[in-house]
Amino acid sequence: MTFVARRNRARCPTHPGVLLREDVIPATGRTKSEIAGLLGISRQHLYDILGERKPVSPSVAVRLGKLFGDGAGVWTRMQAAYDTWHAEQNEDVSGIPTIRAKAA
Amino acid sequence: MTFVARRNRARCPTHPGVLLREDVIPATGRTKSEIAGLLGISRQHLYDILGERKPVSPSVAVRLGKLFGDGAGVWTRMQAAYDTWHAEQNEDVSGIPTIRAKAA
DNA sequence: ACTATCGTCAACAAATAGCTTACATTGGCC
DNA sequence: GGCCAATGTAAGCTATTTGTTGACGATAGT
Repeated sequence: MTFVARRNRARCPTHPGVLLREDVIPATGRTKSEIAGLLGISRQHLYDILGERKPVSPSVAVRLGKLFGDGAGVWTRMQAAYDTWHAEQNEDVSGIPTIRAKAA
Repeated sequence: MTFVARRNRARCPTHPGVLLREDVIPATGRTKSEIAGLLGISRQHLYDILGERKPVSPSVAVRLGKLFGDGAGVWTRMQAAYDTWHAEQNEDVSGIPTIRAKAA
């Protein structure tokens, strides 16, 4: 028996909004309204992200990357993992076969 | 002088459609119309992806992952890299400062 | 009492994913 | 030549979704 590098995740990857809400923003000591202003997005939009109702779009990701000094990549990757997981849950791919490179 | 792990990419990351068009689909020996059918998406949609006009959405990523036996992750990551790079090119973040964790 | 922040809701604008239908072109194959 | 399948693109449409503004009540600080 061998261990395959499974990419089945039992649990949902955390939405980037959680990281922002729980860790990153508190660490700055700034108000959320102020953060929204610095990011150049509406206050409502930030709250939607923090509430995990809206995704971190590429546009927002680069803004977060600039504001917090890490790159956009962190935020992009978190969001991509989140999106992919949910797509895997919701999409019915049972009708799609797995094909191999052609024989000939 | 030290080398920082730069994430500045001079060149645009390749759109996943290119990989599909140049390598993956040819290796199967199937027609593109057939591939579209197997994926459960419209022929037009596949051509838009191959022509780099439409992105590989999470939904399409899991379909590709199933059809070709690799996971959705490959396609998701390629698309994310592509999207992020373009966002970095187009977004003006010059007005956004970089802040640090609070002093107090 | 006043003010700022908080968290949410509603309505709207803009962009986008994905579909159908249609068209012209190419390349077998009989 | 005639026929058919595959190719590549375009136009138009729908549904969804990102992001906005404006408003509302609640809470806390001064």
